[in-house]
Amino acid sequence: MPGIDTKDRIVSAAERLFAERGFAGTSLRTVTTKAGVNLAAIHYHFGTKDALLRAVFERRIGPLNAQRLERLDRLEAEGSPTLEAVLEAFLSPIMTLKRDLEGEGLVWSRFIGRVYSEPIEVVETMIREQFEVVGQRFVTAFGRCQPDLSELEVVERLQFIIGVMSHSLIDLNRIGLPAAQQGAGPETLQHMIAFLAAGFRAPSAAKNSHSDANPQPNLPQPPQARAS
Amino acid sequence: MPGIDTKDRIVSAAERLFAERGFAGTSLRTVTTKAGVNLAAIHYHFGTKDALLRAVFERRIGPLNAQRLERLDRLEAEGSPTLEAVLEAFLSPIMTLKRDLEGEGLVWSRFIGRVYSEPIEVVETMIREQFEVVGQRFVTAFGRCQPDLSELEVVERLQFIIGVMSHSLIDLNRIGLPAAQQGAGPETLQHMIAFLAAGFRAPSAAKNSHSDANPQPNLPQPPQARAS
DNA sequence: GTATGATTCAAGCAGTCGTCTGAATCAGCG
DNA sequence: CGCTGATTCAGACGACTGCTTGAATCATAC
Repeated sequence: MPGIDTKDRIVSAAERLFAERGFAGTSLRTVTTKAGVNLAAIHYHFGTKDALLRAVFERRIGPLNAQRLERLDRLEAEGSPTLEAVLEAFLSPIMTLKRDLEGEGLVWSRFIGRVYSEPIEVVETMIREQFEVVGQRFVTAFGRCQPDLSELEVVERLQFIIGVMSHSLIDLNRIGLPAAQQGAGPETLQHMIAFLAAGFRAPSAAKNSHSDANPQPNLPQPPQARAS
Repeated sequence: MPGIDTKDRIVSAAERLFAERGFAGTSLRTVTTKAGVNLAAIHYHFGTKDALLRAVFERRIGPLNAQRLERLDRLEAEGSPTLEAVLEAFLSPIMTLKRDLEGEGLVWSRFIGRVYSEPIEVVETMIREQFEVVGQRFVTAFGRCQPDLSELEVVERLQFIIGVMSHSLIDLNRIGLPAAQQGAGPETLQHMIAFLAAGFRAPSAAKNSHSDANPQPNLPQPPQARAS
């Protein structure tokens, strides 16, 4: 049965190439060459390049989000979880995946970090779909950890968390500084959690209406929006 | 003299299109169409597509980093600055640019957030070059605010900061949640600073060697990697 | 005026893109 | 054996890619 792993070989090759060169920068020919299959096999099994992207995305995102929810379920069953625990439930699955599978997880996580910021319509809808599953759950979980925050603030801070996460997934050691690479080791996750938990615990800006430590307390004019 | 603003029109059109569709996803023909110039004008003025990308990048990154350094200089002249002040010196210029220029700043910041994660060699070198200018300065500045951190930890946390920054620059309201868009208003910057300052002040993980608040102190088995 | 250097133009280069087609190959079943 | 349905194959389709060319156009200097 040659057909079975053909599909998987294509997806794996595409995953790696998308991670390295991005989606638009990868041609189907390089995918089929790397996978050792015929060009038409892609369209036979997937139909279109966008559909292949979707297949690459969905191969791992489903189990990953399931793992996130399972962890959150278990935590909430045991009582009201700590902020660190919720963060760990959110981040640990994807960071663990990153260093599993003999590099394949690393490849996928890079792929995710990459496409996460690519302006492809399919990606937009995919991420939106997937986030509907876990997003609201984690927003309420995070909100319960810090009840003085409005839901809007919780969402905003969750965006900060996602920013740190997705940036660390790409893990380009861009900065020319020594040892700037974000290791895939478990301590990186712990550092991330410590950093993000402390950040999340920052007092709500809504309460003490003005900031307390920065030079310009309020910018005088709302930067001329209309009718200048 | 038609030639003068032809160059600028090309750069502006490219900036907008790269921001919307990414670099690889944008053809020179769409750039020239949008700019209303001839196709050959790009190669006459810039030589190559990569060079155009570099021009788009450099048109604003220079003044931006200069502004960052100027703010930092002024802060350090006044004494040892607070963490919030250093964060503001680092983030404020780019976040301010984001809402200036009647949308052009927004476009550029999206462009930056976009290319920041694109695997283009030119981008890699450009960012590395630019970061050499400001990177070390801010690493030491941040380090002085939190002297118990090793330089490696400072760099790691600076990566977290960059993650939040670049993610907020793309500002796709990806999450299907209401009001998930990260406004360009000045309060977003204040929220970011508050969040990141609190995160940066988290105690060094090197001191209290194990984490103190998460369920699994050490992962028992490296989840079966090989020889299943 | 003519000459000059800088810019713009239409047209085309070779190459690659995603997608499609029709024939070849395969395993399993009668 | 022949038949069937699934899969793979080489090859090609038109469209698009970045890039180049040589002629046309422009403002300016002589």
